[in-house]
Amino acid sequence: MDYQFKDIEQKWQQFWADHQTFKAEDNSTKPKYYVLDMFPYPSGAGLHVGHPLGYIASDIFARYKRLKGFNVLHPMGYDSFGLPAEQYAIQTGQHPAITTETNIATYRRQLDQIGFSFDWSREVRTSSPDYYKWTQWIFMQLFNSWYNKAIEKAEPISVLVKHFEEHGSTGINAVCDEEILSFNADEWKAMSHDEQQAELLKYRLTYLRESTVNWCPALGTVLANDEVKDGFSERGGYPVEQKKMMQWSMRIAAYAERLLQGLDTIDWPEPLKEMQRNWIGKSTGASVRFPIENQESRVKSQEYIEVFTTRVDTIFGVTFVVLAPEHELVKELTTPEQKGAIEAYITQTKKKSELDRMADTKTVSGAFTGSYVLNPLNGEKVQIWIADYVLAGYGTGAVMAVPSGDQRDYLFAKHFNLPIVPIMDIQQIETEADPTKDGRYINSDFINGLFYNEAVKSVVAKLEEIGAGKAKVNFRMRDAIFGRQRYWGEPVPVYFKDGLPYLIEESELPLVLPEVDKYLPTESGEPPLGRAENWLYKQAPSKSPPEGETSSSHMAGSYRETADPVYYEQLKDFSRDNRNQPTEAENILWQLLRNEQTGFKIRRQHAIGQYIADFVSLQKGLIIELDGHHHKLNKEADDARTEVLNHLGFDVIRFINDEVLSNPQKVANDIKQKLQVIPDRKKVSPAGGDLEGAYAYELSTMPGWAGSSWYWYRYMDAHNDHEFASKKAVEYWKDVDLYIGGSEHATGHLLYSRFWNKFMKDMSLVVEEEPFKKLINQGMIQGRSNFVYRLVDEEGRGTNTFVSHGLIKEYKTSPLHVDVNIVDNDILNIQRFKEWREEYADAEFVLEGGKYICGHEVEKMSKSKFNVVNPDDLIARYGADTLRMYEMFLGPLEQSKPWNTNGIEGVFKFLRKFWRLFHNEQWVFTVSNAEPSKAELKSLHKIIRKVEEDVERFSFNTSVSSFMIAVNELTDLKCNNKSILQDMVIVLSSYAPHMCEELWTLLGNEAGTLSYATYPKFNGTYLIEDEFAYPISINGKTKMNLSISLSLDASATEAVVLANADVLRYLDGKSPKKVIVVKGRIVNMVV
RNA sequence: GCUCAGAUGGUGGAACUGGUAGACACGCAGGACUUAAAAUCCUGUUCCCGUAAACGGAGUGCGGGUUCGAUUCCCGCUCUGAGUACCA
Repeated sequence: MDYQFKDIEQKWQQFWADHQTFKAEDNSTKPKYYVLDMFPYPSGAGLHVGHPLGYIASDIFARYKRLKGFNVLHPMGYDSFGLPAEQYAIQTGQHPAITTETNIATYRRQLDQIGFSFDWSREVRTSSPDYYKWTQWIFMQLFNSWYNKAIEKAEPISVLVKHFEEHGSTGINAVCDEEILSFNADEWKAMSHDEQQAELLKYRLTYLRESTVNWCPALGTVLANDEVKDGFSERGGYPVEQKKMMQWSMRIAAYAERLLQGLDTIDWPEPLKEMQRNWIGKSTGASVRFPIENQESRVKSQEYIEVFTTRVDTIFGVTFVVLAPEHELVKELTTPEQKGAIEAYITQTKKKSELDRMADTKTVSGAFTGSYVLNPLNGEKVQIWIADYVLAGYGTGAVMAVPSGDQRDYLFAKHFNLPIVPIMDIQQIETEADPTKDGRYINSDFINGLFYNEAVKSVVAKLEEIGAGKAKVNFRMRDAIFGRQRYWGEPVPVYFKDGLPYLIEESELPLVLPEVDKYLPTESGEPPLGRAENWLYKQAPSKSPPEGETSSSHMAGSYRETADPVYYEQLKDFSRDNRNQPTEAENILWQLLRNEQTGFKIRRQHAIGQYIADFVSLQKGLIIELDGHHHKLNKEADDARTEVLNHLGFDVIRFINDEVLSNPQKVANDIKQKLQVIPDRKKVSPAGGDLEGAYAYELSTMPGWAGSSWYWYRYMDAHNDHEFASKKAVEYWKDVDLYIGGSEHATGHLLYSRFWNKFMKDMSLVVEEEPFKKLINQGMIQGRSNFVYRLVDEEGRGTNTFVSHGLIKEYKTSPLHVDVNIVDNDILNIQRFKEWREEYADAEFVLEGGKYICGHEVEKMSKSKFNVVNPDDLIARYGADTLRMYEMFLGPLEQSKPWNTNGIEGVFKFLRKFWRLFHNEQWVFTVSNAEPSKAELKSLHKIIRKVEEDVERFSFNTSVSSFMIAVNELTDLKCNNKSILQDMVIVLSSYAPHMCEELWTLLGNEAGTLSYATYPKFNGTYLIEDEFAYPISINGKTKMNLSISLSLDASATEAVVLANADVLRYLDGKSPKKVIVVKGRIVNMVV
């Protein structure tokens, strides 16, 4: 039979799913290999052709590693909390869980049809309570920890408490807030409980603090720095403003040094590491205190101004000090005479938006406070200025200005006529600052005549001696804000008592996201969770449940206890199917329930915890379920579900689909009656019980990066109810061996993940310091737009005539985007163009060579540019194997490139040609058992080695070319030798798995065994040549080729060359000055 | 501005430690099969000169260097893309 990719691909995808072919073993004697793709967010648009690029590469690698005898973990799941689903919910009122579910279904369908070898039994979703239970749990561990700088490691907070109890605050070297109390052990014990908790909060790795945040009013949330671009939100492009807010933060800065050092131990692309290094922004220097002159008279709060400098050696060149306008001492330092000028300057700075301030880096501006500081080393009096080139958020918000060495200081000094003192003998400062470190110091007191290294040492020593400063390392990286004022995220497992945060009990996890009526902030500006009814924490009567007994109050836990796990899974599957396809009965009934026809507001497809109820009245606490045939089989699951919902204070009534279909009005009336008789839902807390003495929960949810900061561990043990992953699983799988994804995660996900990983390592929860050993960035796939050129008439109006691209110079035209899906190799399908839009139905064309050629341009892939290519269409036309190979054939994985289907035919032809090797002229499967010829073995072993080399260095595009060469050779050899072809099938199977599985079984092998076959062993003896066609070159220019036996050594080869008649003709009588012979490579003669 | 990556035919790209530049594929041109088209197959295809072949010359962004020999190594520059931005 001819190559029927559709049947073949469907057949094998089904087979893999049915037989769980790619399920990784947890107990294996094989070495482990963990291949991971970056967690996708299931967006509504589904996959475009750029997404699978990385997945295909990792899949080829995973399949290859299986053939090489590894136990491969290659999982997939969804980072399913996030803004887009919530935005959609706000616009449509549909629960984000439903949107997310639908999107995931689309993703899954698209992923499946590309034939990936994912172990789907380990799928995770960050928005599932089973999963976020452990995200919340890790949050709790962070809350219960502090960072001990003495041992460069996080420790339980109990260690700190013990130290406080025994020694007070002395001897503690912690990463903590700036304002901490000093106390002895007795003073600590004398503190009230609240005072102690408030103090501990300053040490916890996750803590509350007032911070300036990027507040986006349009999105109603706080954005991370990397989600803001030029003062606008990256998603949606809404304006972002600075706002002070009480926020959960994570002390990632505690790990700055380890995050930096760790980069040297991992195999990541250099640009990516560089981005992280810049983001961490380590600078080594010194902090120096400049005493404020005459400070008794005005300044009381502080005696000095502290600055950070990386050039402490230039301290004798300081001629003024500059503070950020926001600096806390500005007010106190301003003299009455300068008050006007300073206030005017501050007002002017505030008015400038972030954007203006960035655009305008040329203008020099500032104001004099009227006060002075003294240079701590020579007592010189220098002026204190304020200027907006000094940033409040970096260092101490103050700089010592050295105009001779720093260009900004130089411009400032010139502009305000401040002194400029040279400090190096070789400094050239006539027109600009000279930051040189070479030369010897001048005008510099005790370091005069010294070189840089000596000078730094002796200045730091002197400063330490007089207590005016010390060597210091500064980081640019700030603590990460960990909270957003949104609905669709993990609830923070914290409640507030007397204004202080406390964790809920571990046994009460997961804290399930409550229902809200709208996904918007409350009228008083609180986050959407503020809308949740009775969203309050009631402490369990006994502080923690007895050993071995879990709280029965939370939904997922209780559900699993009341229901058999099998039913639990069935129910999950059922709700999944059901949600995607509302039944006819549901649709009919909805028409009778909507718009309060029953007298009560009914919601459709509303999420109650992790379940979606068909219909619900929140007021009455009544859930209406419609049961199809499915339920008859799963009555027990339904009962269990009812039990859980009852437990949550809901009544449940059920109808059978047939009842609704035969008499919908009766069903509606039954519902109406029921609603009238039952009382309004009694107020219960999500944790059960009444709400007497309950506390407010935290209302913000976790940010997008929470769930993705540890997910690779969940895949190791995805269904564990007792731990985030078992110790055994973590110790076996350890870390990710290969991680593939885009570089857009450089300073977000990849930094936070490393941070959580290091923390988890400190807590002995995991074993590796770095989570991702090897990382590869796949390049972006850009769009390739096509254009048609509309003829413009004399009045400048567009006509309905279109000019082919080659002729546009002769006409006046304007370009218009045209859908790339109706263009083939830049040739417009005129018929489909006319059908594309009504207005083009009568379009006329100026053709060249009978064809309409379109113009093209590389742009971002986007709907508005009509250049989005969906993998579905290509798979329908060529099949998944062709798509897989073509995406690889496009070029190096890491390189960005425009998508362009121009070459896809060639890949398809190649696969067909491969198929044909196994078939005769009549497409009947025929292979021979003859001994393979030397030439056949040579072709085979060339490709065996080539694919090994290419895959190991992630050069997938060159393998595809080599496959083509091999198949071309075997076709020329008319090869249909079984042993050769069988090995070819194994080698090709990671690239084109469906076709290879089919051929594998046709060759008589057991179905499904190909994935775990053994990669053929390379044998170099088949490649040994006895002759080589040497290129003979004269002065480096190749003139001819000459075949010479490889058994000859260099001098014998030279003799053969010099005796050759053609060579002599080229030499034209001259004798070569020198002859270079590289055996098996080249002969070069110098004349 | 700084940091990083990159630049090879009409197009995507190959050339791994310096050793025949343009593999493989697309496109294009010519041919075979066909009444015709599609599909398929065959041949050619870096550019320039020459009627064709042999042959000759130029050629990997630009300028220079090292070398018997440079797409590859070194120096300077141009352009493109990405990241970052008054970081003291």
